[in-house]
Amino acid sequence: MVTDAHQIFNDFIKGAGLRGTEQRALILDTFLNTDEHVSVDDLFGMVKLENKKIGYATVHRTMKLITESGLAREVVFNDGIARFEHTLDTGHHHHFVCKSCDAVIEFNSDAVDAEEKRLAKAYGFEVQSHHFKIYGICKECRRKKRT
Amino acid sequence: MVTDAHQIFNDFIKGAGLRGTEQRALILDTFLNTDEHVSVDDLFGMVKLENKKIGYATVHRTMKLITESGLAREVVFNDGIARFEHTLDTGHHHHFVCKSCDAVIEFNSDAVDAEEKRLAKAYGFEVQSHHFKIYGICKECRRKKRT
DNA sequence: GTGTATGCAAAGCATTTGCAACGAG
DNA sequence: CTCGTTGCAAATGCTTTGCATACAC
Repeated sequence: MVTDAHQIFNDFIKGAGLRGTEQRALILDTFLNTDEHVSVDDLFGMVKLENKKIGYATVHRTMKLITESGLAREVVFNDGIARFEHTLDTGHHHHFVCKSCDAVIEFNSDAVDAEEKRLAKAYGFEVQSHHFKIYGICKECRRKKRT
Repeated sequence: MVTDAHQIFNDFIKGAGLRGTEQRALILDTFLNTDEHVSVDDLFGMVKLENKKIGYATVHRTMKLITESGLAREVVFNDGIARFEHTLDTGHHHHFVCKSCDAVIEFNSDAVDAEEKRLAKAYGFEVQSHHFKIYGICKECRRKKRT
């Protein structure tokens, strides 16, 4: 079974009684071609290169749909701007955010995941999602500072 | 040595060449009397009970100062509203946020802290702060749901 | 007195919504 | 044809700023 992202999205759209449109396809494609954590604004800029008439609200609403379909996850860093990241092929992961250069470094940690499970059990909490962000100065910036 | 919060704040204010005022004292007192994670709006409401003439902007600006003085830490949950929590007597800690009742449960985890140190070392990252938030359904709400 | 702080109102921003025109099914 | 979608513009909600007045030092 091929679980292509487009297929997942289309299934979600149809399942919800919604309609497939050119704009939604374009926005999904654009999002799928990103690597970084993109904001609605970023995507809006990219999408406009292909379709100058598309509106900001459409991008915003479509990203909400993509998130609901399970293809994206919303992340908010300290600047308060919502960004989206892929969920496919990128299991649970966390973020280092460099306060100097704004770089975002993703990392995985079985230890954190295991500890989360332990804690959830201890507190009787049902986990739906989590965000672990570490803010600081990255290797590169520390090197630059030293010189 | 008594490290009273008021003293810390006053030292910070003086050190920065700023001035002590009635409003700042009132806002600090109000904040110190809170337990929960309070937003500027929450504090504004509480402070107005004591001083009806105080402005929202003053509360906002003062909370920024209190944060800078090291007495408070800013936390942002998924609703995008900035909230403040105490830093004194409350070492590093993390949050469970219940999506059903909005309760925030704080917890500590040596395992997470240790893992963070390990990761920082591995990535050459200098940690300044971190936010670990787990979203889900709390014990109480799970019980209610079942009935 | 001098320069910071306050309170008010207005500006900023990202996000969200209303609505008439449009287009998928 | 019917109803969801789009694009525009306006509204929202929190945060931030400008400025004249008030006040700490």
